[in-house]
Formats: sequence, structure tokens, C-alpha cells
Amino acid sequence: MIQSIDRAAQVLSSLQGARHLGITELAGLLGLPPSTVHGIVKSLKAHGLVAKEPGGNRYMLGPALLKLSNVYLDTLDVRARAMRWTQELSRRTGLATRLGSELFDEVIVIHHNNRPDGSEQMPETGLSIPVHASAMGKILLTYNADAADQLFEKPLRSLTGDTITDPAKLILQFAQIAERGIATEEDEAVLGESSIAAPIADRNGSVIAAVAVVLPSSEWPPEDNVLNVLRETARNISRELGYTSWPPPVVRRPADD
Amino acid sequence: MIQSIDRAAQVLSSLQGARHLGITELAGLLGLPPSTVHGIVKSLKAHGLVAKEPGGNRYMLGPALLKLSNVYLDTLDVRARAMRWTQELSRRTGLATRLGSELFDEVIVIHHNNRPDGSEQMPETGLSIPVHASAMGKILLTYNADAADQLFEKPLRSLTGDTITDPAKLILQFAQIAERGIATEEDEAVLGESSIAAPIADRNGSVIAAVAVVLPSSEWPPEDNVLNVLRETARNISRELGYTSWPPPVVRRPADD
DNA sequence: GAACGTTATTCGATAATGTCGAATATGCTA
DNA sequence: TAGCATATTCGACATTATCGAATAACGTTC
Repeated sequence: MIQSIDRAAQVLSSLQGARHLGITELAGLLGLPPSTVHGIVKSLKAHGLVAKEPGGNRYMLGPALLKLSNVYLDTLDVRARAMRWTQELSRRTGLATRLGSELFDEVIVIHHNNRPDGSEQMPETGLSIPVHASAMGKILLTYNADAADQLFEKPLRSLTGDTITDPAKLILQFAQIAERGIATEEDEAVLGESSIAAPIADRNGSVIAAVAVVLPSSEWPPEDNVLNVLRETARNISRELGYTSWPPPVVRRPADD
Repeated sequence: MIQSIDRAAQVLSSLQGARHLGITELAGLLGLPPSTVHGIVKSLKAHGLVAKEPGGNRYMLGPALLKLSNVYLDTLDVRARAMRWTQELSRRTGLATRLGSELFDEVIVIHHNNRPDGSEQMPETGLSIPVHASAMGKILLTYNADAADQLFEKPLRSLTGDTITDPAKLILQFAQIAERGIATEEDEAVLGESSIAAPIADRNGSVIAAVAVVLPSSEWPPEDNVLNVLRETARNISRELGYTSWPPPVVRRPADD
């Protein structure tokens, strides 16, 4: 691990949390001398990854991130292929749908379809949710034992009264999830919001993403039809990626690094 | 400039251009030994800024960028304040609107409102357009002489037959733009698409962003009303940011670094 | 299915490079 | 306007990244 790159990433991560920070504040957070931090920030700024806040002398994240992120989304093969299927899923169930991918201990939403009822809704692409509190996260953990192991090394954060923070309970769920190819979550991330997810596998059978439908908890449990359509969607996307059998088996794969 | 951070940023930028690259390819692009590049990529990967493409041994941009970018957008004060005004602008003109900010020699779209006619439209947030070929870019260049100087050091790229690539012609436009507080562009970035932009100033009178309306070139020229509403929108946003007079004067400001 | 070529990855000695403290400049506050 | 806090520059030093060589993994061809 290259020290200065590691530190640069920490700077970005700190700014992600705090939005605006001065050099001294950053130095405090990272436990480094201000002059060192200044050098790092200066380098990041030269590439637009960090910007000076207008009219102040604090720093914030920079516009280059927006461009990079846009290219990132374009690069994702799953996303491009899944889009038409999730739209169909949304239409057939009348629910909002999400496509999610793993980012350390969170699931990040890489595509989102609004509920087709035309109500005012936020764009959710880019949203991140702790893995253990999301249906998509449970799918990803079920199929990635290494990630689960790592996750359970630290205590799990509770987001609502219903968040499951006991690893043992989650592990019990994983077994069922593997069998059914479906994970659920009720009020575990956001009160009043529940979701159901299914795995997306690529041609090697690796689960690389998850699809979910999101519904108000007041409409829980969803009709069986919703489950079937969701499962079918996940299967269709996987098929398009070159994977045919269903559901994908849970196998411990060597972490590629 | 810290060398390894600079190189890391170059890696991101290369991946932005090429989508997928192996270590050797990257090493070729940057003119570095593969082992060096490998170390950099490994460090970036540890933070999710870069990811290994599923099933291959090439690398691509990573999901952490999406999260960072989302926070970046949330951080932008202009964006939050401008949003309701641009929505109103879109409604009153019946046109798509954009909010743009400068990123080196491009304008990056930080917010976008669809044409309210309900037609199928792409989300344009994150889109980037060369400054010299966009109305928003001309606004930003008019108010940032340093950026213009830098831009003119290299020959300008032509995007359509109508792109203005002669610095002298652009400089002539800048004078008019400063006077009117309005910049235009006809088919200069995308054939069949034209736009009109106005400056957004913060409390110091620095022009930090631009608003634009985009219309099919077939509807050019727009009614006077469109110009007036656009100008009014820019003024309202600027007022909300604490700047009152209009249009903002062009003054050469010291580059803050 | 085996053997080659290609590409990724690891390792360690070297010296180039980032680091950090002190000095200076800048900007904010009272 | 003075004083303080914060950002920024500078340069000597030693840590740290670098790069070549060796190894491992991969994919491809016969």
C-alpha cells in the first residue's frame, strides 16, 4: 500500500463525511502535520478531485469525481444490461426497483427505477446502505462469505429499531436466502420501507450485483406475484450475462487481488 | 505535487478514457514500469476507487467514486439553491435546463431538468462539454480570464462543423457576453442542439456556475421571453447566494491556490 | 491436455521522494 | 489596527516509493 495514496484516499473519505474541512481540521482527523496534509490536498486539487470552497479557505470534494463517477456507471456491464429488465420489473409490480453493488460494508445503488405511479421521488442512484440492513446486502453477503467474515469482525450498527445487528441471526437468514434465492428486509434500514432482493450472477456464476423491489412497509407482505417477477428478472439479467442455471450456488471463491 | 498521487490521478484519468485497462496497458500509457503501476492500482483498489473487472484481469473505475460523487453534488450550495429556480425556468420556458460548473477545459453539468413535455430524455447530470463549445462554458470563460488564457494555449477541438475554434472569434464574443450577461451557442457542441446561458455569481461577485436552457436548433432563435426568464433565473439564484447587482462585472481575480 | 507466451504480481536493494518542523504569508476577528 | 489562527512555502533528512528481476497466474495454441 502506497502511503501517500492511502492518505489521499483518507482525505477524500474525510471530506465525504464532513463536506467542508480546513487543512488543520483534516490534519487533526488524520493525525498528520498540516504541512503534510496540505501537500496531499494540493495534489488532489490539481486534478479536480478536491476543490477549495468558494470564498472560504476550506476544502470540499471536487467536480472531477462527478465525471469519473459517470464513466464508472457507463462502464458497468451489469447496469447496461439490467436496465431494461428493471424497468419491466417496475412496470409489472408497480414498485420502485434498485440495482445494487457491494462497496465494502455497504450496498451502493447503481441504478434506480421510480415507482411508476408518477409520484415525486428522489433519484437514488449513488445511495449507499449498510449491507446488513438491506435485502440486496444480504444477498451479496450470502454469496460472498469473505465479505461476511470481515463484516462480523466489528459490531453492526443499528439504523432503526428493527435492524438486525446479531451476526448469528443474519447467518441463519443466509441459509434460507441461499435456498430461495431471495432476501427480504422489513424496516431494517429505513422506517416504513421494506425490500426484497435477488442475486445477479455473471457467466462464472459469481454474484456480482443484486436487484430489489422497494415497497412501503404498509404494503408488506407483497403478493407472491412480486416475488416471482423479481426472481424472473434476476434470472433474465443473469442469463443475459451468460449464466443459465438457477439459483446460483453458494461457493466460497478465492478473493482476487 | 506529490508524485504518487499525481500518478494515481493519471491512472483514474486513463481509466476514465479507456474504461478497461490491464496493468501493462496502463504502464504503457503512463510510461512507467508495470510493477510501479501495479502498486498504485493496488492502493486505489483498496479504497474502492478502482476495481478489477469481473472475470478478467483488467481494471476499471471503482464504486467508491459513485459515493464520493453523490456527496460532491450534495455539498454544492449553488446546486441546492438553484434547483427550485431551474425547475421554474424549465416550466416557464418549456425547455430543458442545465446548471454547469467548470472542470478544467470542460463544463460539467451539475444539475439537469428535463423538458417538461414528458418525452423520453437522458439524465444529463455528470455530462461534460468542452468549454469553448458550450454557452455555459463561454459564460465561465468570460468571467475567468485565467481559464481562457490557459485554454487558448492549445488548439481548440472541433466537435461539429459549427464549433468555434478560433480564439480571436471567441474573445470577440466574450465582450458581448460581458455586456449582455448572456451567452449563446448554435450547433457548436451537438448538431441540432443549441443553448443559451447566463452567469451565477456568489456573494463576492465571483461567477461560480452558469444556468442554461437547451433547445433544438430547429426552434432557434428562441423568443425574447426565454432570454428574459433565463436572465431572471440567473439573477434570482445569484441573489439567493448573496449577490445583488446585475449583470456581474468582469474582473480579473487572483487565482486562489 | 500440455507447453508456450503473455500478463499480473511479489520481492528487495537503492536512491529518489515525500515528510515534517520551522518560517512566512494570508486572512479573520475583535 | 493589532493579534491570532490558519494556510502555505521551504529545505534537510530519513522514510518510502520505485524499479528490475524473479515468480506466479493466466490464457492461448497446437
